[in-house]
Amino acid sequence: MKPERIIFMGTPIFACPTLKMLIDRGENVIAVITQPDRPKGRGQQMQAPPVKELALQYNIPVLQPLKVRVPEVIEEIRGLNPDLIIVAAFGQILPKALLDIPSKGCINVHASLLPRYRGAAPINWCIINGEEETGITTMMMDVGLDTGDMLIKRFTKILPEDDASSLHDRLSLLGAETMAETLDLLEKDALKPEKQDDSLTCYAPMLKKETGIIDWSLNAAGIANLIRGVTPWPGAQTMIDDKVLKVWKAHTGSGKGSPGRILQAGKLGIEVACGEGSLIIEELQLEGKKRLTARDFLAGYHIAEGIKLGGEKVEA
RNA sequence: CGCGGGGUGGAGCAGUCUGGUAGCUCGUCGGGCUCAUAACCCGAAGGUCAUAGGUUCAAAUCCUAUCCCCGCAA
Repeated sequence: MKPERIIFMGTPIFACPTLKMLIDRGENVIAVITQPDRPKGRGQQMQAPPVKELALQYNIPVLQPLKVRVPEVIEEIRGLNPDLIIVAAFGQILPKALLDIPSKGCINVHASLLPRYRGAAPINWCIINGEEETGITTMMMDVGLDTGDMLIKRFTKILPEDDASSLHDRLSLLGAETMAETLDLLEKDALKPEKQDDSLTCYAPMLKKETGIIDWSLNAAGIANLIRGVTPWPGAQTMIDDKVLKVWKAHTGSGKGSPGRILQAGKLGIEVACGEGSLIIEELQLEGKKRLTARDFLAGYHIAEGIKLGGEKVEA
């Protein structure tokens, strides 16, 4: 049976392709629920979530409750009488009272191969941990955090040149496709929910600023993965001459030295010694400055002989 | 009005406090060296110093306003 009344819940850009997919296939999206507008960026300008902007373009009613779990909000949603709720990176936990409202349940699109990488930042942690493959899982939501029964999985390779941004974009589109397939099956009553094996799970918590701080005593490959996994946000950072230096792009090298020491700096990049091997920085950004290639950076910044990166200063 | 840094030849920067000849590392172009080169040597071109006013004999530099970029914070 085709669901008659669908509510979509989602917030960031990741969720937009899925909502667009629903619109394009002509589903009856009766409302979109997203996070409130928040002051963002320099100057604290109020900014609407991307999903809200998309919904407004198609004249879909938008709800922006501060907390979706309060009784008034739940009653309001019940009043809309949805038979299916589709959730993509909404950003709040849905209580049982809400999950029970739609007759066909709540289906979530999650950016990992469950049961691996439950949580808020699966895309980043897959890269940081050096996984070679990830994907999308759709699931019937339950009260746990990404613990619901799995519906469909789709895979994608993590390429050596991927960072969190490129992988995010790819998974965002794959998520929409996977959700479309899930709906196709739902309409044919052909979904086969599969329990997750909790013993295989791991958790992908929201990234913090500190996650991006480079520990030069680790091995070069691990640092390279960290940089890819935290780019573009929160960004990998270290210190140079007591200033914050963000590392945008780097690859591993075979140099040796005391961790953090700059081994050489030339047109090809800035080579830094790690606990094991070395890292060659290709693109970087000094605090208050623009993102630059190593070559441009070196044109204007003179690196003293034998200095080390890293150090005490840490942004709060 | 959240905090802070910045706009100087094509790129990245210094010079601004203490007004007085436009500087550095590159890139580009020409020439040289070399079996050869992304290497080296010699030379050249290229800048309304973000914009608009103001102060001054004189402003990249001091004052006022505006635009744009970036870091933090979210």
